Amino acid sequence: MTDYATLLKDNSLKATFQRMQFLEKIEEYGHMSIDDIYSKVTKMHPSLSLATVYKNIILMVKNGVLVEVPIDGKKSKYELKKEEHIHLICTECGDVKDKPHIQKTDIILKELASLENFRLKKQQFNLYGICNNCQSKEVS
Amino acid sequence: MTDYATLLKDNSLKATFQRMQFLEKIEEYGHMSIDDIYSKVTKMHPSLSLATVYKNIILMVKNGVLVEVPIDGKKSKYELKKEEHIHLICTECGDVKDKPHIQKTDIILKELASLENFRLKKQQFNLYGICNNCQSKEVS
DNA sequence: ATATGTGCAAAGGGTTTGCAGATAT
DNA sequence: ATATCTGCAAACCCTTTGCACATAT
Repeated sequence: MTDYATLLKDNSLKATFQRMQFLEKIEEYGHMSIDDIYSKVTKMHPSLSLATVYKNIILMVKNGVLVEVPIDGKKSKYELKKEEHIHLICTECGDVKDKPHIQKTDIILKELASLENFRLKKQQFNLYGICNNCQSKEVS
Repeated sequence: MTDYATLLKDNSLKATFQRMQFLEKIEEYGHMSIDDIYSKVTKMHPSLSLATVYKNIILMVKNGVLVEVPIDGKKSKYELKKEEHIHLICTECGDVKDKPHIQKTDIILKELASLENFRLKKQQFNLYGICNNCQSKEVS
């Protein structure tokens, strides 16, 4: 995906410079918080307002362009909407890594939702722990 | 579990009246936000301070008595620490329901973590959707 | 007896809002 | 041409902090 303008228009949003910058950075880094986005985009575009980041991230989540990744005790991060997957969240550095989703689990969960008459909209699989990189930095 | 005093002491916390009230309400309702806890406990104990709720919930999470359940676009809820399970989160009414964890998935995830040399500390399985109760309230 | 915890009120900081000017369609 | 968007600054909370008094061990 590189055509952010089409992505936005397909989701009833105007293709503004700011929005395309946000999407570009989010795709580049994978998962970003509001502050991450602001500090990266503001380098290229110093007049950017934090309020614009807030308004647009919320809007793009609502319109299905982005997905929120809430994280224990920290601020949410955001990613481009894509197929279901698992997050490995490092509690030391905050890094989030995607891994493929488990097919069998997906089937079981859909059955579970169906049994409960729960109209399933979104799955969230998060594994919290310490990433390889942070483990090697530990003092022993 | 009913002996909150022991639970607290086992986790290096003094057994105060307020903490035991918080735990009692959380066990009764299953999952509560800071505000939920404040509004319930304040009925029995009107002089309770919101600051006390904040301080203690954060402390009890840190000491392993409670677990945070972050929820998309809303405030986190908290539950008593217990064995791994799945959350069904209703995006309409905010209700959270527990379901048993999937054993096979657990094994696959532990292998995945091991392959990545990821030191796994906590799993989080959340299903977002509309609960049976809210579906029946929908206007057609 | 002493370390901790509680309540209060103030400070702090993140998020939202309203509006005038700018931009996309 | 017009609906929508952006940036700014102020308003609005939610959350945290410091401190004096109270409580648990």
